[in-house]
Amino acid sequence: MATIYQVSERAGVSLATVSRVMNGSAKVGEATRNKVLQAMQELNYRPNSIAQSLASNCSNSVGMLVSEVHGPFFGEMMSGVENELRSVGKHVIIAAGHSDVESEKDAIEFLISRKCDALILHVDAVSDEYLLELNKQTPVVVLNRHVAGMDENCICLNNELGGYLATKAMLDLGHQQIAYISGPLFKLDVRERLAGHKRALQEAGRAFDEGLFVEGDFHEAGGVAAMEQLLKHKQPFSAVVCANDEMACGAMNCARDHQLDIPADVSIMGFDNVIISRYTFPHLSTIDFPAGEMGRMAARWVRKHIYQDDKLKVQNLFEPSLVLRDSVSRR
Amino acid sequence: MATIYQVSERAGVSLATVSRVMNGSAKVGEATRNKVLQAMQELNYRPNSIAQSLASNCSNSVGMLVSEVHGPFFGEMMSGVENELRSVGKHVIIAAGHSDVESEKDAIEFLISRKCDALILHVDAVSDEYLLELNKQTPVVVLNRHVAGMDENCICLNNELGGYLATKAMLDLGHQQIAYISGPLFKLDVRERLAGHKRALQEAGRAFDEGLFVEGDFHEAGGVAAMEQLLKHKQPFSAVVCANDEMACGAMNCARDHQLDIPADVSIMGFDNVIISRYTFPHLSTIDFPAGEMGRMAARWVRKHIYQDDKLKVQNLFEPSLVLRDSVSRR
DNA sequence: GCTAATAATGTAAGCGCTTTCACAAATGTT
DNA sequence: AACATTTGTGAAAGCGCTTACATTATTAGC
Repeated sequence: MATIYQVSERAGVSLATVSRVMNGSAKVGEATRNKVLQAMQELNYRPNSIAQSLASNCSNSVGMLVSEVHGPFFGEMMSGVENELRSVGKHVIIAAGHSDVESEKDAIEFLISRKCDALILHVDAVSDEYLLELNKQTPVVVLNRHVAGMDENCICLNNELGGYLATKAMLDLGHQQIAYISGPLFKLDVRERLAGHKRALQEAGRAFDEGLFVEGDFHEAGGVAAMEQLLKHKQPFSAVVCANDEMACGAMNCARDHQLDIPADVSIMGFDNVIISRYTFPHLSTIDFPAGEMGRMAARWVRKHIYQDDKLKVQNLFEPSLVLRDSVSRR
Repeated sequence: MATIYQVSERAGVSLATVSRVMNGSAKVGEATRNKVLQAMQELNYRPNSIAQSLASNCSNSVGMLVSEVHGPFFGEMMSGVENELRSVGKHVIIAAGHSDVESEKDAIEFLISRKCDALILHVDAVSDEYLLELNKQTPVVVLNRHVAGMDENCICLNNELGGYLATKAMLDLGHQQIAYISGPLFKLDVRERLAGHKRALQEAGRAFDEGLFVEGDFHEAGGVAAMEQLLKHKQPFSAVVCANDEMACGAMNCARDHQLDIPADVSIMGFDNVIISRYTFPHLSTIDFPAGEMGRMAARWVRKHIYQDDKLKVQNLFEPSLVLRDSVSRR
């Protein structure tokens, strides 16, 4: 592989000049530039980005940490990030945190030692304090989590609105008894979604009923268990709003096992609009979570603040939207 | 951030010695080692991996190119790769090729200029010749595609066996008329799966019937269209084997729209065992594609051949297996 | 035509490591 | 006790770039 030195030799100029035409960092005479360009061509020169990074103290790479590399949700996010960054010649290094404190910290250490110019994090185990501290050390953008004190660095979804829209949709369809299957309440977004649910009820003049509430685990089995519990309880309901699509699937399957027709007997709503929601039977109504867009925005944040692409605008808060499919009907 | 120089100073030793204790590349006296280790601790020293890469001419990174970063299939693969590599301190740079020749070549160029120590490719647009040529330039391992002449570098699934198992399962359940919805025939794996289907039919003494064959596009809509076509054709069948899960979903939905019960009226089989197959109704029977395992194996190939972890074994061919769920029944 | 400014290019010092080579000290050998 | 090994350590030359600074060539101003 040719080096800058060989190029400079062939073009009959100095190293610095070659570097200049590569980076456009200073004026270079037209004729000189052409000589250099041609020499590059002839030698099939490709800059060594490692050396560039060392010399310029900028690795041109950004680290991305997700809970799991698989899973439709993270896939969309990563896809958005990759797209946005590669278009400007930056690369993304991925790592998985597995929703575990040690593992997340480990991965972050790893990315830092890799000299990433910035970190895009989707984490739920580490504390806010840790993130604030980290942000002093290296630029961080946090996805789907609001950390007070670094508001500008957070790209969030209006989860409260999502919860509201889900329940509001059911109310609008005439449902009176609406059960709610929540995610693990230690998560902030879960509590926000629930708050939205409560607000919708309140606006409709209906009280929140503990008997129609179950805390689930975001997994299908948890959805089945939650539905089982609701059904056993014997408190009537005609609609179930779930805090994510997986649990909604579980709830649907459970309802069906109990000979209930969806949506005739019970309407079901998910949250996230992950790919599986389009493959369930009936197709799941849900709240769209623009994960790809948010990933893209996180990348844009990095472009703007780290790679000085000043004209870029970043949007910190995203709005969810209602996706009506076949799992709900008018009561 | 502390550098090796500061560590050496604090420990009262030379740069070389510090480097040695970091890499274990040569013997260092017990006392000296401890001094160095302590100095590192005190300074919270972290090696600059960029500098390491430049000096050692080894970037400790491997590039991974997938068709799309999202999608359950690639997610599993990437997850396997990430897991295996991070455990030994290497990192993975991802890029998407979007199944387009230019885009794939572009991404490969990108990864090469990033000085990846090896490339793990899941590509379907570039030619075999291109890959052979590429492999001379930089180490390559190809996932889910057999390229003659670089057999050792390919991690494949026995697609023929998968196709065979799918149809064999239907035959074993007593089905006589088995329709087949294929993927795009220009893809090698698609043809292999089809070959397996034909072998199963032949072994059972049944002729392959063009009237029960449709070429699909691997998407849900394609599955719907294909099923529509089969149904319109009026040629009777009691089972449909599909070349992937998405089309199987489409086929199920279409059948249902035609008032057919699954599996009572028609049994359906998918291929890949992607996550959605567990969420369909009824749960889809399918052929398991161990994508995660294969990704992990590709990473292991890299560990073995590039990072000289000689004792590692790599397995080039994986076997698919039958996953029976609710979408099939005895005829 | 002479100086002052400006533009274009070269020189060389790093960036933070690895690694070869040289050398001193400790150990073993007879 | 003299020498040959082995072991531990340091000095210094890179790796392929970027960039501050120095230098030369060109143009403008009067």
